[in-house]
Amino acid sequence: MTDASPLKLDDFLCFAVYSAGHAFNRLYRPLLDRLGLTYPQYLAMVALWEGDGVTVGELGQRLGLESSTLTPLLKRLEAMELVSRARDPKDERQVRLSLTDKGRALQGPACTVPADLTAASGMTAEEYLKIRDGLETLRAALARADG
Amino acid sequence: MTDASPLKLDDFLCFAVYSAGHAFNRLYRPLLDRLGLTYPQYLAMVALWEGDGVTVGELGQRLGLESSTLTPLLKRLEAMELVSRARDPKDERQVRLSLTDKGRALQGPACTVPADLTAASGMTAEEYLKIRDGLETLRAALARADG
DNA sequence: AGCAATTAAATCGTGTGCGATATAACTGGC
DNA sequence: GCCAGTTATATCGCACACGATTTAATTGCT
Repeated sequence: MTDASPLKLDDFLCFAVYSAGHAFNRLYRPLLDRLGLTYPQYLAMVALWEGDGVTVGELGQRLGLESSTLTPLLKRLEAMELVSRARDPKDERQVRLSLTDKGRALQGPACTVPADLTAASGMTAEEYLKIRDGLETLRAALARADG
Repeated sequence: MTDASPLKLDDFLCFAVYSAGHAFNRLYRPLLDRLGLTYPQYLAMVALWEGDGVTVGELGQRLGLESSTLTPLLKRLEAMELVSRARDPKDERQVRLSLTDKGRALQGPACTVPADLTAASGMTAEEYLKIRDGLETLRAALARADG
């Protein structure tokens, strides 16, 4: 053995996840630039297109983000007039999120993005699903270990 | 169909990668706190334990990071006296990175971290490898689409 | 040799991310 | 009804992460 290092970067599953995340980010960026969104903003919009009227906490749970990350992000979406934020009258601690007309209108142009991207990657639907399900298993295992 | 949204967050491979990355981060944090390193700093150290004397650019290529990210990170590692940075006399544009004795000494305590983590996740080596290889395929496909 | 083009790091501005803390609103026990 | 404890966001400080730009060094063309 010429290499004495017991830690090899390429053996790390965490590094594979980390690198794939960067690769997605780089590929998404030019497509999202046209929508005027960043990658996390895009994911937040996707979650809201699935169903708005949720609280900041519920959206955070969905996306796996803290209020310290979401609050500034949502304020930017509000400044862009895509989302509106309002205290819930039933419980003034909570802030409920709704899509504006402009926010809803963005869903059309945004629809083609994931298909464009998977097409560009040249991966088959089968490969795609296998990796996605593997990652979901992984995420669940890590979350269990954390809990 | 009761759901009209054509974009479902859970269908997104990119979201699965994004979430798994967060999950790793959360699980690594308490283990790395003991070493005084952040997660990206840890990956940089792993790369340097594999072989130091490389330039900032070479390390960036290995990790998939730009100099604008690496330079401040490396300055922090230098401030912790784990790494030293020196202009290459053969080409003064380049900065070569070497581990200090303290940096090399950290490899011992760091060794157990990945094993601790995979053990905690409760995943088998087989599952682990399957996901890692799938991700590497994915990363390569995305990089090809980007290039 | 001399100057334009290229290359390697560093710097700057913006936008995540998180832990710790603060603030404001609700809930329970009495 | 009041006060202690809890809960939901927001704020703050720090550390990535990148694109655009800058600075300094090298290369290449003539």
